Amino acid sequence: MPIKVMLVDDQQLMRDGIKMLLELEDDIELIAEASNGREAVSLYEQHAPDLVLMDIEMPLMNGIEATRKIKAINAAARVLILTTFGQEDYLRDALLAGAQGFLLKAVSSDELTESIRKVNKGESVLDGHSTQVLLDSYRALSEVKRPKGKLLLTVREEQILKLIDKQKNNRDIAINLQLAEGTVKNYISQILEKLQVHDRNRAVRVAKERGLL
Amino acid sequence: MPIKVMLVDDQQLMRDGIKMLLELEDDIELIAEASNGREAVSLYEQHAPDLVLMDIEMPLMNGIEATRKIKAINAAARVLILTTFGQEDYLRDALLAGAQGFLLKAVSSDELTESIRKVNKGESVLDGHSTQVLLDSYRALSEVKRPKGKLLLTVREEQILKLIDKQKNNRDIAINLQLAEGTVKNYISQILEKLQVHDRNRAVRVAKERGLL
DNA sequence: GATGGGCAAAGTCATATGACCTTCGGCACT
DNA sequence: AGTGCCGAAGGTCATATGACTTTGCCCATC
Repeated sequence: MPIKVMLVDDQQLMRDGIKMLLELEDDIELIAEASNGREAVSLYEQHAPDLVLMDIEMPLMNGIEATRKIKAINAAARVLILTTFGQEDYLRDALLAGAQGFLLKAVSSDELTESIRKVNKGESVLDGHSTQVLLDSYRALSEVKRPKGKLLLTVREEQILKLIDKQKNNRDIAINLQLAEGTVKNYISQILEKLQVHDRNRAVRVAKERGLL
Repeated sequence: MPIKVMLVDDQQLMRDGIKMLLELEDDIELIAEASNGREAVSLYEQHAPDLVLMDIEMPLMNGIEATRKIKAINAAARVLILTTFGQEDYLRDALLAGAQGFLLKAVSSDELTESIRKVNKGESVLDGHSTQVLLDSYRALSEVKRPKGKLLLTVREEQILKLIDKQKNNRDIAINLQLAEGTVKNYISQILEKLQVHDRNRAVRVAKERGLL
C-alpha cells in the first residue's frame, strides 16, 4: 500500500508542481492539501496521513507551529519540512518541534521522493546544506557543554564520588571532607551534570564504566 | 578532473570491495590506501587527496584520532567516515573531530558514491540512522542549553554588566559592589559564557541588542 | 628601530557556601 | 483506611573567592 501524503504549502503553483511529481511515483499517494498551518492541523486530524510535507512560511499559522500542533495530536506523526530558506533558526525550531526531515526546495525530485520513503520508514533526512548547518550548530553546542572533551572530574568531585560509592550520605561526606553539607550537595550536582545523569547511584555506575573512578 | 580519494580501512577485503566499486565511477579516482590511522596521516601529507574515506576501528590509531590529526594539518581536508558501528559517541566524536560525513557500511554503493560527490562539493552527509541519532542528541543538548529560553542574567550579573557599560575596570567594579576583584572577574566570565562572546565590550553590545540591559 | 623582560588588567577554573525546591516516608488526627 | 502535615535527604541555583593563565603594552637595553 502506498504512502499517504498530505501537502502543505501556500503557493498553488508549488503545490501543483509537487503534486505532478508525486503522481509519477506509484508508492506515494497524495491524499490531502492545505494552504496554511491552521488548515493543515485540521486536515491532519481528518485524513491521518502517513506523512506531512510542510512548508514553513505561510499565512495564519506557520509550518513550525503546525508541526508542533500535529505532534501534540500524534507523537508518531511524520513531518518532512520543505522550505525555500534554510536559516539556522528555522532548522533548529523545526527539529525541536519534532520534524523528521528538513529539505530545501532546491533539492531534486529524486531526492524528495527518496526522502519521503526514508522518513516514512522512520529514518530522518536532511539535505546537504541543512546537514552542514546542523553540524556547525551541534559542534558549537557541544563545545559549550563539554569544554575539555575529556570530561574529567576534578579532584574534589572524584573524592566525593568515591564516598558516594561507599553509600555515604551527604552529611557523612561533609564530615569526612570537612565541608559544609551544602558544598557536598553542590559538588554532586556538578558530577550529575558532567555525567549526564540524575541520581548519585547512576553517577557511580557511569563513572565506573568510563574508567573515571 | 576526478575526485582524488584516499581509502583507510584495516580490512583488506573491505578495501578491495570499495576499490572495485569506486573504479566503476569515472569521476572518482582512488589514489592511496592506508590500513590504520597512523599510515593515513602520513599518506595524507604525501598525496594530498581531495577526500578521505575513513574507517573508525583500526589498530595503532583509530579513525577519529586520525581525522583530528589530518584536520590539524589541513583544516579544509574533507573526511567521510565509513564505519560498521554507529554508536552515538562515535558519531559525536567524529563530528567534533571535524568529519564532514558519517556513513554506516550498511549503505548502498550508490549512496556511498553520491555521498563522496556531495562531501567533495563541500556539503555534509549522514546516513538515515546517523541523522536520527544526531537529531536526538541535538534535541537533548538544546534543551539543556536553554532551560528558560530567555537566557536571563542574574541580578549580580546585570549589575556588573551595567558597570562595564560605564567603562569601569574590574577593580572599580569590585569596590563599587563590595566584592573581591576575583569575584568580579568570575561574574564577567559567566556573562561572557551566557552571551557567547569573548570580551566585555561585545558582551555589553549583545546584551543591549537583546534588551537584557 | 628591534627585542625581550616585566607588569597590570582581563579572563578561566576549581573551590566553597547557603537559600531554596522537591520527594518521600512516617505519623498524627479524623 | 484516608488525609494531610512535617521533616529529612537529595538536588539546583546564585553567590563568592583566590590561584593561575593570557594578553597587551611600556620601557630599558641592544
